Amino acid sequence: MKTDRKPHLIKKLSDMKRQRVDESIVPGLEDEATEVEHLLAEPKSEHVSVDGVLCLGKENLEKHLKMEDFSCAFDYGWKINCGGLDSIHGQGGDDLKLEVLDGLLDEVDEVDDIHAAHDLSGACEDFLLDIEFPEKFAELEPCEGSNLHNSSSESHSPGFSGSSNSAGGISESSIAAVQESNGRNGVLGKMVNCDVHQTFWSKCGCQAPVMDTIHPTIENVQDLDQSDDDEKPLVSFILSNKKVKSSVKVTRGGTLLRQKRLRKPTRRYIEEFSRNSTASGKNKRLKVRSQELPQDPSESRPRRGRPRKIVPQLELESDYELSASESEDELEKSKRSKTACDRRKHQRMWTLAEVIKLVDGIAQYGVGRWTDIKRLLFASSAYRTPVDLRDKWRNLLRSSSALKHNRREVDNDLKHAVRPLPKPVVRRIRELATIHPYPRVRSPKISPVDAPSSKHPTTKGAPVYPHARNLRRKKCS
DNA sequence: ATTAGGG
DNA sequence: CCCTAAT
Repeated sequence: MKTDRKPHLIKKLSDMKRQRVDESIVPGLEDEATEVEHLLAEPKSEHVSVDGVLCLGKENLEKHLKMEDFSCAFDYGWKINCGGLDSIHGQGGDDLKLEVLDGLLDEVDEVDDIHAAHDLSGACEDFLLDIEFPEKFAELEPCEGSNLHNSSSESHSPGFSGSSNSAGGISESSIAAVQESNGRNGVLGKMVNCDVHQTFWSKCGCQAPVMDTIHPTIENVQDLDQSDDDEKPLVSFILSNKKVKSSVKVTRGGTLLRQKRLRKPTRRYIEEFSRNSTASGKNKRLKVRSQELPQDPSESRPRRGRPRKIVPQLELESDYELSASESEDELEKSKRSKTACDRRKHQRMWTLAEVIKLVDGIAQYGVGRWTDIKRLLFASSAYRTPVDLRDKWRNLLRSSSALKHNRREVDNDLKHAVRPLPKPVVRRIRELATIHPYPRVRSPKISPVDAPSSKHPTTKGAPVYPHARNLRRKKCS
């Protein structure tokens, strides 16, 4: 996994110089963005908690940011930061390091910019990022983090010595961080994360990415860009909600960041988001981009077997199935976003519901008509190409029945399976297997266990598909 | 464009 | 999952 991730990262890094920084952050945030939006959409008890937590931060802030507080908070942050970096190095971040240096050269102006605007921004961001993405983006963040960090250390000692104005920012951030780490609530954590990000970015004068992420609308982004200090329409909600606004102002007043770095969204972002919105809205077609960069996992993978006119198919799906699959999609999405953010190339776990659906489809249409099954039963899931269905079926056969010498082995396998299939499902699969010998049956019947021989258990409409058997016969002979 | 098989 | 060959 880790090793797998590296190549992507490296490629990305080399491909884009400046964009790299932003890119590396956004993909991950996207996932959270949805959640945040949910939260925003329907304020619930979470909000209360969030508010409470953040109020603490505010209070601290308003306490004039005493030096003690500040230093304490900072220490905390710093520690975390170091830890993060260390871990990175441990994972063979040498390559990353190189890349970072390489990129640094090309980004001197950028660095200077940030630097000038805010000497502390580097360190600030550094630990901030580390805190926020302890695991998921450990590989990515360090790049940016170290990069900026270097920049900050270039001129001033890594210390936070000469930055009085940034004290506010730091203390605030670290407070938030602390609270986040304290709060075990995932949702809350995410909220805080976003918030922190937001704050930080505004400090650094490059809020675009984050905003973008949170509110995938171009207008929003622009709004944000235009009004640096003013609360932005949507984000303002977050900010005001958490009273972080004040901190932002402090920072800003102190340093006067240059909001002139409008290099933010990058058409890539716009594209990305337009595409994403399209994708999430309806898993329809989205050809916007080739598959070069690490794609957003939550969206469908274009791939070759693209079914052409699946649009009207939705109606064919019974609502039961439709809803099921849709909710599945969501589940999968969130699941993936939480777990596999990097190897996200492909791989979508098959849920039990999906498996059942697949089995149903096979029962109805027979083996081999995967496009049909896909269109009828999996129309709502843009991923899951017919080939995928076939593969899955193959795997199901392999795991649940066929080619097992005796029931013992099968049972054992089923038991030891990581994600054991419910017996009924297994049974069905076996039944189907007896009549649809997919992987090819060289020797007679597959399941020596419960092959009822003459009985065609296909209650759901006989296999309208004789080809499979014929083909098999042919091949066998 | 789909499917079967193999990796 | 991905890729390729065969339909």
